[in-house]
Amino acid sequence: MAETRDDAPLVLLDGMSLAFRAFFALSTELATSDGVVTNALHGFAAMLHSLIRSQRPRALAVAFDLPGGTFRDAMSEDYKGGRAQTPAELEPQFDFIRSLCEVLSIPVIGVAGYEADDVLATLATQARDDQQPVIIVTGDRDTFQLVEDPYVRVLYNRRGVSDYSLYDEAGIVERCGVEPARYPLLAALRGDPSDNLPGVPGIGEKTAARLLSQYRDFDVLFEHLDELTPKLRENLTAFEDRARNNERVMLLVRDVPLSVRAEDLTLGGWDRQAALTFFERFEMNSMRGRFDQLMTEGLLGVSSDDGRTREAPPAMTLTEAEVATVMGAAVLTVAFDAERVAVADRANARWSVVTWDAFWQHYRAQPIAGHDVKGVLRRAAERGIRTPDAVDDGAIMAFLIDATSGRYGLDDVASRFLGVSGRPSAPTLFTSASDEQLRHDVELVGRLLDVLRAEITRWELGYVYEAIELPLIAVLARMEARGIQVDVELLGSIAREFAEEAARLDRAIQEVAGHPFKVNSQQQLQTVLFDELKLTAGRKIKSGFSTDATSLESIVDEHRIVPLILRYREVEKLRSTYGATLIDTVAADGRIHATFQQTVARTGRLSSESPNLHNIPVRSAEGRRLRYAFLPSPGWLLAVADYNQIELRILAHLSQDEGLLGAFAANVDVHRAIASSVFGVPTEAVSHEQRELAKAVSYGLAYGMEAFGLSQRMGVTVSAAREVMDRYFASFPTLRQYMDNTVHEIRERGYSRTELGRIRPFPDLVTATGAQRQAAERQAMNAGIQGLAADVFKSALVRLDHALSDHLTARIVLQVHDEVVVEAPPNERDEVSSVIIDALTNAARLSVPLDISLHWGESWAAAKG
DNA sequence: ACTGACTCGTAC
DNA sequence: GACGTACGAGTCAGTT
Repeated sequence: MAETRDDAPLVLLDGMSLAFRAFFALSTELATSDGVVTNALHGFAAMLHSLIRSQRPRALAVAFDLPGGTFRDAMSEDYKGGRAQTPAELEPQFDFIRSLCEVLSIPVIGVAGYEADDVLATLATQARDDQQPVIIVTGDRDTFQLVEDPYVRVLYNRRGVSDYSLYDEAGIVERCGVEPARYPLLAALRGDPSDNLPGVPGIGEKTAARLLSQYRDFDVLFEHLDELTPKLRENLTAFEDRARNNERVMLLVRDVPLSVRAEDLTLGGWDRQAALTFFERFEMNSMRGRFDQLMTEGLLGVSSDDGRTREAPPAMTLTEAEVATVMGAAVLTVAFDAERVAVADRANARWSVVTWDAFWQHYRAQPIAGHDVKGVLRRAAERGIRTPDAVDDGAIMAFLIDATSGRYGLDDVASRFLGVSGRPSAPTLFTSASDEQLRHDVELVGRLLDVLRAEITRWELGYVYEAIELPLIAVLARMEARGIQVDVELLGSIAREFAEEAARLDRAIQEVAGHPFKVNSQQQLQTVLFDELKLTAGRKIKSGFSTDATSLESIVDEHRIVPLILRYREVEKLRSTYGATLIDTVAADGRIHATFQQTVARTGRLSSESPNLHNIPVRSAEGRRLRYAFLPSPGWLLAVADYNQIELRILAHLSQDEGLLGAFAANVDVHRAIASSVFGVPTEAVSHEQRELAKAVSYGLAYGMEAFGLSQRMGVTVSAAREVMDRYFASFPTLRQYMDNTVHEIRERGYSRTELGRIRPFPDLVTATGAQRQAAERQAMNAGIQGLAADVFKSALVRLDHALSDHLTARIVLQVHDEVVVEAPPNERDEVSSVIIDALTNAARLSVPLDISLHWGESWAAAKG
């Protein structure tokens, strides 16, 4: 909550003039997707936001003109008459701006018969009388007359939405040549084009200022006309009435009858949901976030919610004993942000909001339920607390129910399953929320878990949820907390080499091209290769022609620049993704603690982020060097275990194709055995090429690869590839049947289901056509295979973690889809080996054996077999 | 300055 | 159009 400072100003906005400024500053192409122009609204919101940020007002108010005339109409025939009519696209936006103010609980004040400026003058005068600071924000100079040290200043919008000058008295004098109180005289003489107020002919800004500095006011001036040049004297004489009338018009009214007084203006009382909905309605996503932040930080005062429920006892005043009672529950339901955690018992009968410190002080390693609880378990692990398995996780349940939705935040899931539009972005471990919100959330989480549990049962997801995903949460939390040791020095020296070579190649490429350009820019590279050097363009992409490695390889002999670029790409990839950026992820303890996401990959695989440890290079020797920098804890060793051909084995298991099953039954070279069947030659007569082709088809099968893809991959003609695939399917006839049946079943049912029960919706199999439909068919084909592999591997992780924890100090430090890395002290080596083999082998019972490779080493690279 | 689309490349 | 699942770097255009 922002402190209320004595010197925090009352900020008064001239809604009318700022709306015009915003309108002309921004393009009318700024509109919602259904075509409602919102440029002025955007601009006004941006102004408002930056004002609140920079001025931290005590209170805000916006003055607007009301329709209908004002008292000035009678005084000046053409007053404001020359103004171009309000643009049609601006007119409706006045109401939008009013609504914006309304949802933020910023008073909009307009009084019939007066102008917005008069309202500003009245409020500013009241504040001045109370010796309170005021800032008037406007794009109209009329309010210059209100400036009065030290209380009243004007923040004048010069142009655009962010170009302002803040004027005090000296500032006005400097700008206009006259002090604020006499500004109306100045404007009266020179006239005011924006009000369509003609001045005295021959008198402009400069002359008006000079006259006023010489003669105090109009009375003095008109008494001394004889001292002036003849022309000036003549004009002033002729237009004295106009000047004096102008002065009255320009003079703002400081006692407009208002329903509020300046001192009563305060911030706050908004409804966050209404405000966020407003921004959503106008598709102002960025503004939505910014104002959300303002509300969170208290810069807009407190919400109406907070006001309503303030009588509830503040959480932190709960006595130690009360906290202990809540924290003593058998199962803790939690909702949390960066600073605090709301805790409730499972029935939501008792709850409390405590700091994380207090939480850990009282936590007795109870099982936890909540929404995305891995972070909590990870924190526990970081403190050396071994938590039991999570008992419920709403995010994971929602993911299991629909792995394709992509959004599993508390608000997303609550709105999907409870129809509750809760706070649009729920707090996380890295953001802040109020006690109120946390209390609300923990109650919401509790209700949500009940609903989701029922859905889990309804969709028969109980096994995959309880036997795999729930226990996995704590396993991943422990892995993340432990992290993996890194040799930062080594990583640094490798990164430097990459950077140096990349820089050399970059220079060389530009030299060969004959001019400087960004080699990293696909667009610019296209121009160089295909326009300037006239090389053969290959595959079309959205913006011209592809420059990917495949395309470049086909023209590698056309020009010496091509191999340079290929090499540059390779090294630049290593530099940018795996060089300094990877080093930046090393924590203070010398280890990398990635986050493993359980609710991302729609097949059920895990994903790794910050950093992604799932794509550390291994295939090229050069990239593999990085893996020498991934180490065990000092004095320990690393074991790397991975499943051999797990997806192909799963395909054999699922299809029950006798030939495929047979290939795995004998513990031999699987690809050779398959090639032998495909090409009809004895195993010992299989050529290298035949083995490679068979292997490529085997791997491609799970992805729904076709002849074209195989031909591309293997560098053979499409017809040759087709023949290989035909032979393959002829050798394993049940396989084709299985694949066709699978897609058919998924289409009928609407979703795929792995053998362990994981589901994934496939609406596109019915609705889509053409390429999109074919893509859906490949995905459907892949879902059961990759999904089951993921299920099996996750089960293995859980088994392994539990088996190791039992009586060994060895711990899992990393997993990569079908590979697990364990660190262990040397004396545990043999036992760990057998525990790993046992856990992975027995993770599932398939029709073919699961085959595991295991190697030990001093680094990830050295242990890789 | 930030955001999202696009392209590219790495892993399994 | 053509091989599934990810994460992330860099460029660029559009928005603020």
